[in-house]
Amino acid sequence: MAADEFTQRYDAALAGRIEERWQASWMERDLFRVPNPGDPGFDASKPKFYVLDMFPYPSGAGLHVGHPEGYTATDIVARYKSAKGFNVLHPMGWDAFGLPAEQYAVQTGVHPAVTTKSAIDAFRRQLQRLGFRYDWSREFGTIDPEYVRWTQWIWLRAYGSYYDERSGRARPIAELEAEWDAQNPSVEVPSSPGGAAHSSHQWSACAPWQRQAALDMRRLAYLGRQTVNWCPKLGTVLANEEVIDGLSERGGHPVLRLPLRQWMFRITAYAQRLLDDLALVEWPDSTKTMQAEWIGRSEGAEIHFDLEGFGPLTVFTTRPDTLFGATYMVVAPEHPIVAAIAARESTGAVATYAAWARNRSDIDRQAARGEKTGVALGIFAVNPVNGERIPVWTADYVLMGYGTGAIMAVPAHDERDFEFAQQFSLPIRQVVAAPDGSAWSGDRAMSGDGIACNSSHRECSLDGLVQAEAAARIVAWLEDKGLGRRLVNFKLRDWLFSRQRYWGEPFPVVFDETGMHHPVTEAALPVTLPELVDYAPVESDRPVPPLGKAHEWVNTTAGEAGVDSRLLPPGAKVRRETNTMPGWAGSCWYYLRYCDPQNPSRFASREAESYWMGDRGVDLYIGGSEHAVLHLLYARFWHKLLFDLGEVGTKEPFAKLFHQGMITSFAFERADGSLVPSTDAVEEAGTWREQATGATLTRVIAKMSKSLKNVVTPEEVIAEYGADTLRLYEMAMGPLAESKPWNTRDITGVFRFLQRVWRLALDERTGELLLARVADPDVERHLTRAIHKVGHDIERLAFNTAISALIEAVNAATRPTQMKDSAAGGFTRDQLGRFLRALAPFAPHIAEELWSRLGETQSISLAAWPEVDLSLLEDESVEMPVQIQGKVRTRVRVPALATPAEVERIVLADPKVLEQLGGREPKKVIVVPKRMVNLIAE
RNA sequence: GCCGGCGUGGCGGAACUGGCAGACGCGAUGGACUCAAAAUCCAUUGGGGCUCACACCUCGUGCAGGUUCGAUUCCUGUCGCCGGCACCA
Repeated sequence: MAADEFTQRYDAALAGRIEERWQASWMERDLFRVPNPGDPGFDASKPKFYVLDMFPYPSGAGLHVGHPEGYTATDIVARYKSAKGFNVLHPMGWDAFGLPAEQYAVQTGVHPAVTTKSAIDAFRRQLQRLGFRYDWSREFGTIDPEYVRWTQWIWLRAYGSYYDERSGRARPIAELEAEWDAQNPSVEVPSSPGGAAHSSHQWSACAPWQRQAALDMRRLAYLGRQTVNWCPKLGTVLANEEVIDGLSERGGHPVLRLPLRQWMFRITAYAQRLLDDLALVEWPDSTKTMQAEWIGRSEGAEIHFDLEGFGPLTVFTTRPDTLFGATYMVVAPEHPIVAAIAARESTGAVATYAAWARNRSDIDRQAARGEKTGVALGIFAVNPVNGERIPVWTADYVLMGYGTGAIMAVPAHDERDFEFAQQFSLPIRQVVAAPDGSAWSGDRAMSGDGIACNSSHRECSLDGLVQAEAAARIVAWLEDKGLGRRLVNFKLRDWLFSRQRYWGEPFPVVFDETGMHHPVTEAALPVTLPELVDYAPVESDRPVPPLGKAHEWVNTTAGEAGVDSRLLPPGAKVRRETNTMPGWAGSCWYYLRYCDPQNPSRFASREAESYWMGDRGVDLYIGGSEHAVLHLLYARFWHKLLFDLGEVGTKEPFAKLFHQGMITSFAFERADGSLVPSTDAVEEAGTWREQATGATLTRVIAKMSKSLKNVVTPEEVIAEYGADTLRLYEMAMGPLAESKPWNTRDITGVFRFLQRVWRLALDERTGELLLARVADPDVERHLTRAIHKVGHDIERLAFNTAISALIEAVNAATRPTQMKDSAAGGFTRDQLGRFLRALAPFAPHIAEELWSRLGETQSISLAAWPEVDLSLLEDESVEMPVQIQGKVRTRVRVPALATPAEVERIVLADPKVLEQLGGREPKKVIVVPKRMVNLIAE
């Protein structure tokens, strides 16, 4: 039999032809374009479904097989929901500002826009080859000027707002300014421009720069001071993990920790709402927990101690009940009091320690955790509750960024304080007794709950109270005396939003000659990046962002920059902000732009936004768990800000979130632990050997990486099997949420399944349809069950078991090779049509092809989901396992609708059961309808 | 250290709310078809035992206990792997 007889065999070449043809056809017919309310063709009677992928950063390396995993999952859901009668919004776009393109530009001088564009084109081509039903008419990149316009606009809205604690929401800062104009309050302002020291002034008596500073202290986007890791040699700010022992990880250059004026977001104002509203969303518990821990709410009290010679020193503590046990205090090395002491001491010990501690990176501090360092400041504080004088120390285990940067140390009941006290021989006083009354051993801190002891004086006694009661009583006493108050603290810090980079959104703000900042008007947006010849960082002791090199762009006039003439005369000289926004900016709101991506007058029309976002936001959002905290928290923050300002209608952006697992790959290790490229490993009789040497290898599971030579690309797989097989394999591998290893060998399973589907429908030699004339009841039952299960499984994102069900249906219908009579076995026309509609979300091309060969003229992606006759799901009788003494001994067939009593009667009459019972009387009979019977005998 | 998740055949995995462990796929073995091979189709495939018999017995979901008529599922302890956080007062 000649091979070319099988001209209609479903092989990689045919799959490829089918796929590319349908992809072109879908595109040509604009099949996946979804109209907005008001557009022609919009059907308002349908419910909406918004299913979103975390959009990719298009790198030059292109896609690997991990990328399409989540995209395939959302595509299946999108196709299914569409078939179920929803208006489905399923868009794709590009997170396109970022460091790799900038670094490439530094090396080659090629503008990042050029490399980014080609990377986007490659990504789009690769994604389109997988047949996703994205509405490509909604595509955009975060670098598009029209998108940047609205990113800058949102930033301006934050800049122009403050958080009103009384109403618990953001409001225009102009309202606060008007209020201050009317009431002329006393405000805290710096004594000199940019200075750190503050003093109180009447609002009306403030100079303009002081007014601006006072308002900056309330703005949601504000200019703040943040200590950064500046590397003069590299000319860049480094993340903590890029600094090792005070040197840059890259190059080993010295790194300075210095304070920098940077744009910040007052995300801390939203801490409580970001925490509370986690209850509104359907997200993985692990992700909610991570966000909650990141926000880090803790309840406690602030307590004012009197520092002899310096006035009050306020601390935050979660254990006010242990106040009587405070035997010393500690302030962070960066605390202002430390600098004051250092300035007047004679030995220099404090100054030396503070300088040493300041230049230790956060990472170094963490690495040396446990070994406590510190010096005594030589001054004393007075414990407000008992008037006791206790020494004040500075130590780097106290962090300036949390609470007030100062603590009261209670070594008996805090592990860190205990270690420190032991190291420096400071007194330790027990003020909490174990709940069971046992004595404290004193060899480690007792930090748990207990009964207060040694905690009383004339006015206030905590002795005998449990922690919560003791805390409440002491706080009440402190509040009464004006010595402290109840306080909730958060770990969450304000968000540093400036980057000393080129390839990011410019800030729409300029500085006048006095150093005051002024916003660019909305009409002048977007502020676009200037062209640069040289993108390299500037080597300097003082941070100079790359944009500083664009002198003409930076130094301009208020009119040129688009500043409102009521703020500055058009001819006034101004300097543009040279920092840019971080990569997060574009990803904070892209899901909103998809609702109405071409809108020239608003980020999205109110109508489109309220239709697609609905009551709860994006209906399904799928992406990696690596974004569990930052991206998702930042996006929620922007969304809440927009909600407060009346720009969006939902409290939360993403109703349901799901993280796909990572696709790993096998890697091969020699006995000495060195790695061998996967391509050089061969399997012989169950063991793996290196092809060249024959040495035994150990197979391990690892991330895909170039160095391990275990990267698999979609192209390779498509070339060998086609896109439908790739999609199907990725979904069949296992649960979407789990990480799972790519196993090239297993792909053949789903490929063979598609071949069987193909053969079931038509003759491989002639291409003629092969349809059963009458429906086999057994096949019908399998098919009905499969369709029912597939729908159910897609709803719960269990694609692997949905595919199993499809395979079972096909296996039930598959006719033996020899059976040439198409009347026996196989699907009828109607059955095949229903099967294809259930297959289409997973393998849309082959489903479309066979659908059209059935004579259908409309695309299968416009067809409705097949109805299921639920009565066929139930058999008339069911086989129930019978357990005797908890072990399955036999099975008995009973009518499906039999009552438990009837089942019991049938079972007890069964000869096999009687034999097993051996004459014993069942003491108890448990019948679980349709499940099983359990007989308990003596 | 703390928090979360996961441990099931040779391999990937299935088992809805505590009710027949191993669906489906890979691999393997045997068979049909073929001159032969590939492809395809059929059958078998957790370990052990027993048998003429796929009648049956027994062990088995990381390990050790517990709750229950019944546990992969719930509880306690423990080991291993993965992810996150990490001096946050």
